Amino acid sequence: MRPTKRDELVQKALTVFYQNGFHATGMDTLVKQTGISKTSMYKHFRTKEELILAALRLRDEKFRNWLCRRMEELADTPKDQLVAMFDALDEWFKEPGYKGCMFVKASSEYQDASHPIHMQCADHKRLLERHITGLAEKAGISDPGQIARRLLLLKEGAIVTSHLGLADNPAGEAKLAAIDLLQAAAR
Amino acid sequence: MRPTKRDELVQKALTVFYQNGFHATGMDTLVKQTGISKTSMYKHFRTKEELILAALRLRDEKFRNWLCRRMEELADTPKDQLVAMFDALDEWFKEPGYKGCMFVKASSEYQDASHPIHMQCADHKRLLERHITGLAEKAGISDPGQIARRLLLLKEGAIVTSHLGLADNPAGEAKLAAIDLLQAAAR
DNA sequence: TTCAAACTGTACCGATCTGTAATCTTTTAC
DNA sequence: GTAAAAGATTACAGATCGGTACAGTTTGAA
Repeated sequence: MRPTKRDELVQKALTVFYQNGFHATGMDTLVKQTGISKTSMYKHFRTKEELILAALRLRDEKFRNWLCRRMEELADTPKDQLVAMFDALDEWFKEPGYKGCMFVKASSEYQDASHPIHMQCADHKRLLERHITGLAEKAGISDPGQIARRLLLLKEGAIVTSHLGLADNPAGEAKLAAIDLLQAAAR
Repeated sequence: MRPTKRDELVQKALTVFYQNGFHATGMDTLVKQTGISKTSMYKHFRTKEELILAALRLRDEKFRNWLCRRMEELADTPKDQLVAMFDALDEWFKEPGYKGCMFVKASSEYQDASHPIHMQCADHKRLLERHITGLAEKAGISDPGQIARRLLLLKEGAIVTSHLGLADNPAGEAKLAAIDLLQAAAR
């Protein structure tokens, strides 16, 4: 059980898929970009789809970990952490090579709701919703599920908007809207 | 100037691209699904990309027309029309064959900001923002641009959320959030 | 009726797609 | 030191990709 080479493949494939898209990235491109032979790839994963699923699994883990940690670092109270989500998103949007949400893109290319890739994208979003709902509970908000879903609407909107380059500061605007929504929920 | 056959092609191609995706839809599939010969296609459009651009152009026109008209039908005052946008979205989400926003999907497959397809997707969103901002002006809101962008964040979030099947009623939840945001803006 | 434009069908091009086979080299474990 | 596992290389299969060539058919207007 030496997972290093396999993990290296998944990590590098993740980057290429994120930058290039899924259908647009062929296995030969992957060989070139990762330096890993096609034979090895197909020993670890029986199909391209399985490799994509593994890449999405890694992305889910890394992204959720990063976002949750960053929210904790940026604020102390649960309520402030909810607001700080948009500060974290702003940092993400400004990263070089930012290309939107990997799961939105994957579910755009594999649209059928019964497709494994589509389902895994939905899982990612659900796990995030659970965490945000938990924070809203700790913040003592009366309907934590509702405020969590509202904040996540703003989050998804900000991601799409920033990827399309439609606003100067979508994360900042979403943050101000989130503050207003939190205030409205407290009344 | 007989646009019938060409328009028929664009209309049918639009449907296939929307349901199947862009890279995933080959020209041979298009021949089968539209009943139009490949020769004719390539007489009207020099490349697949040009056909996609024409399909997106049609989609932009049809969708914006539909949404703006529906908002007017569903409410009388400009402010109520802004809220009614989410009722219209709800109708859209419930249509059979609903598969999310065509422009989000197109910009997900053609990610580069300088790509013509990506740029046309951004144009669509900008035209919509202009209209919503105009409505917010008519409603007498002090910062119409801000409220328009906030409502559109909710809209994009609701579209993504509904496509992924994450909530029972994303349009309804976005609508309630929009009402709170409008109230906060009036204070 | 005639003639040109528009359209169809079919066959094809070279490139690329996912995935496999066979052979050779490197790494790892005992 | 040696056997076995893992990886690299190359070539290739069969299908599909975007796009073209060419000959035949339908359509519409004068």
